[in-house]
Amino acid sequence: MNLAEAKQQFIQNWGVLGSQWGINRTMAQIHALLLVSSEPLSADEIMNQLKISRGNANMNVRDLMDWGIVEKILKPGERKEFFVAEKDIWTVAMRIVKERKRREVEPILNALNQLKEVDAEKNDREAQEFVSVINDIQKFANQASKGVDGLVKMDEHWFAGTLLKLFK
Amino acid sequence: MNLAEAKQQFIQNWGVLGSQWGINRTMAQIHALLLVSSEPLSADEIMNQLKISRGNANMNVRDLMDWGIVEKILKPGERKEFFVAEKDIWTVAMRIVKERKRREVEPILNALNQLKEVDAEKNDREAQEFVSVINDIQKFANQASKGVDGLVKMDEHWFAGTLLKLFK
DNA sequence: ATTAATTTTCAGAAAAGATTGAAAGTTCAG
DNA sequence: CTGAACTTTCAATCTTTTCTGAAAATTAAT
Repeated sequence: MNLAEAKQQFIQNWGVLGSQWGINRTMAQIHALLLVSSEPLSADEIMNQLKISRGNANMNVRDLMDWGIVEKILKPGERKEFFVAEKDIWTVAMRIVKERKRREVEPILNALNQLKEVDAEKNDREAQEFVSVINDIQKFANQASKGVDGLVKMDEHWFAGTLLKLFK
Repeated sequence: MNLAEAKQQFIQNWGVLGSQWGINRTMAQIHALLLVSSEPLSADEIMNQLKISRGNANMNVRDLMDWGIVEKILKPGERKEFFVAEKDIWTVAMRIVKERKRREVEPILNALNQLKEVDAEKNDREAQEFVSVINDIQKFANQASKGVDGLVKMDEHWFAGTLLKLFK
């Protein structure tokens, strides 16, 4: 297998994985493409390589930047914008987990809080069971949340540590 | 807010969360409905409460059983089948994570193995960088995988106590 | 200030994914 | 066996999500 084929396969696989986890296939593919590109790519290069429209490329690249895993590079003397992906997989994973938590999980957990104010007789078994399920979910989510925050913090410390060493 | 309203809201929220994470909205809603139902429900009850067709109810309940988080109950003397959800949230979470790993993540990681056989000169920087990205992803995935396997083996309460302390 | 290069937006088109409902299949009591 | 009760399947349809492409906006060089 040659390099071009291998990259192509990687991009396809990454797209499948993304869409199974609720991430738009094209966004995952652009991310994969940038991950395996040693040079920054322009919008045109992304469009050509993935055979997608300019609008699609533009919107998904913007989303990837919002996720904090792709950044814009300006080359001196060039009018075009170029893009690179964060290559450290641990950092990528932490940013994704952190963002999904913030955007998708937290709002729903907040909404659950209100549901505990369901009015019920103290001896209403149905109502008590309901509140208990909601409580368990929140308890679990809070634990998981702290776990994630812990991992993210570990990552930041590690990163800070390494940077310090680099300049020592 | 009364109990019926609260349940309805919970079901809607759970559906939204599911669809954001690549799980069919209706499947998540059925799961939510069973979670907050103190009695086992029949297909007809699920259809009525969620206003969905028999076929839809049937297929999604089957999927939930494949995930190992819902089970079929037979009541003596009743012809109908009834369904209940696993109520322990920790168990639910572990089953979901385990299944998604098995079904979605592992196949793709296996596919990545082949990509490392890309033929390249030893001094081909592009190819080396590519193999290095694939390697990093696999290394990361293997660590995460071991982490998940470890969690799955843990006892719920032990986890609750320890993880909280670890990241406080 | 004009023009050319480039990026952004978004309404409509296309594709993907979910749902229905009726027919086929199964099960079991009588 | 037969038929009523119930479950399963799947082609057709509907819904949601994603993508396109051309127009509008922005940017920067002359």
